[in-house]
Amino acid sequence: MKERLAGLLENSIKTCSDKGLFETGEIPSIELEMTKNAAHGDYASNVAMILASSARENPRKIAEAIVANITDTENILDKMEVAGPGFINFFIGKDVWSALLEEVDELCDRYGESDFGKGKRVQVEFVSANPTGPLHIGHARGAVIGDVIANILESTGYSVFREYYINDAGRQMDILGKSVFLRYLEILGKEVDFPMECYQGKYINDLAEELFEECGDEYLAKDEEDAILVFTDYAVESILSGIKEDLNAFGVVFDCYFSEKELYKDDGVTELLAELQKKEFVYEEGEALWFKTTDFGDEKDRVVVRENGEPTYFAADIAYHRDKYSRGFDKVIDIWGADHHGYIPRMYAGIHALGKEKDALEIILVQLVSLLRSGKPVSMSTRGGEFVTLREVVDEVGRDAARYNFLMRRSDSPLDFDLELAKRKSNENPVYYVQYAHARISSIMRLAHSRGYEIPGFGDIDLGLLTLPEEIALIKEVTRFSEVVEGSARELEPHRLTFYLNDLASIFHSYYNKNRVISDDSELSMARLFLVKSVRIVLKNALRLLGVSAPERM
RNA sequence: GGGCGAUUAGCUCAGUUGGAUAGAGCGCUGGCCUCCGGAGCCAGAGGCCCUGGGUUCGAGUCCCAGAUCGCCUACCA
Repeated sequence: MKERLAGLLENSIKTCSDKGLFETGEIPSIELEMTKNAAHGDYASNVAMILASSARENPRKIAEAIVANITDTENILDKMEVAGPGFINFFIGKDVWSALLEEVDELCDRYGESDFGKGKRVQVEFVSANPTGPLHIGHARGAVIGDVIANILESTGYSVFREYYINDAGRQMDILGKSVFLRYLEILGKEVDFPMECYQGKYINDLAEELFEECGDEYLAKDEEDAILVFTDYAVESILSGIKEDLNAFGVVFDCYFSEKELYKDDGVTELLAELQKKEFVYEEGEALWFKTTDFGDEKDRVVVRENGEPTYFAADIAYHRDKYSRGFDKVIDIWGADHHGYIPRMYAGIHALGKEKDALEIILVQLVSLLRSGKPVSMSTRGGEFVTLREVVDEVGRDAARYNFLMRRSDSPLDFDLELAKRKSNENPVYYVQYAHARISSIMRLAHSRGYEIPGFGDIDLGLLTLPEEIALIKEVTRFSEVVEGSARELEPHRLTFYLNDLASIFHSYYNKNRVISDDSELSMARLFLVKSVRIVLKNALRLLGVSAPERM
């Protein structure tokens, strides 16, 4: 609908310009919005006011000229008005709205999809938590946001690849192996001094226990360093498979888990350093190798190879992104915890050095989650190994409620997650409100069926019967869906969908309470059944994008 | 000290690229099933959009300064 009106406006502006009614430099991109106020019609455009400044002409006069030169070829307009300082208001014919439902019926499960992304290849990297312990609640938000962004991009015509970067190299891994090894020694009755820097969680003891059961005291006699290597590998593999299981239970599935260790093995880091050197982006100072990130807007230069000859994590990260691009992705999206925001400039410096444009990388920051129980904070300390895991949250509140709750705020806004609230099956919990609308429509369908109605298709109904203001409002909301999906794809903002779902469910519940769908009038019943069926399709499609189920009964 | 982000109803937050009378949920007050699912609906109260300047036809939105809060500020990962 929006595109159609934009087309009409554009043609009219061209006509006006040809007739010399006013000067147009560049024709601005046509801006249209759905109005908040019914008196302003269905859509409004401010294009005349935009043109006014360059044309040095009264905006109302321009608006009049544009309106006069619009040729409504498809006959979709009831009327047009010039209002206020120069808005052009469009009033769409009622039957035009209901005709839009044909597309919903036809496309059904695919309604809302588009080719907005034109097949561009996008990689979304998210979660990427170090395999040093199970995922906790903080990781869960990033997991859902990444997953849903990927879903949205997929449905808007991008080719999407989901990837998890495993930091399985470096000092942390040594500490992990050492932690398990020390606990293992404890099991064997040795007195050990367990340092603060080691991982304190109980899962470390469990891993040590498993190794003991399997190998007994075999590693007691072996060289400690060799033993730790074995323990590290065992721990990483075990923890990682736990992470994968937890993500799976949360509905998050990756196309690839990318290992940092492999990156080194395949000389990715070496090659990167060679490239930086060749392009002269690096210099030596104090035995270390520095990358001139300040050339690209960073506040200070960064070390890529330490004095001891080891590349930094940052070097590996650029090498990783280099690898991503070499795999042919047009665009790379990284989803990071907000505490990493200081890394953004240097990451952009990295991709600039690789010869990539700024828009080849998009970084989404996800703010921290505060876990609450009945309004009171749940204390968490990762160091002390005391935290609520993702698994525990999913087990306690359920996957649907957990996912939905993480999507109710913009990513960069902090979020309170209340376990009791998320569990509650009441109107305080928005996920049920939306799912309830779906279940309710399903229930209506069952009743209709039992009364002998076939569920109608677009061709089976008389559109002229859907004329109540609530019905038009419902149709408008339903047909807005694809614009919402496209908007959230463009801005990478999944929360738009939860807000949209809430609006749609609200309009539906209101309609339901005021009007009967199934009545004595079978023609009217058919028309309304078709309408609510359309609502159900959109609810279901939107929930699917969020990875939340659309139950038929609750 | 420097950098980044935030500040909108009692609380938690939306607010598309600058548009007409600033929204939602919760909470609060009062109503609504003889009837398709009351996990629902309707109505009401509640606002110096942090402050002060600026930009323009027009600012919650953009720019500058200040206040308050949060985060970042390692040859860590």
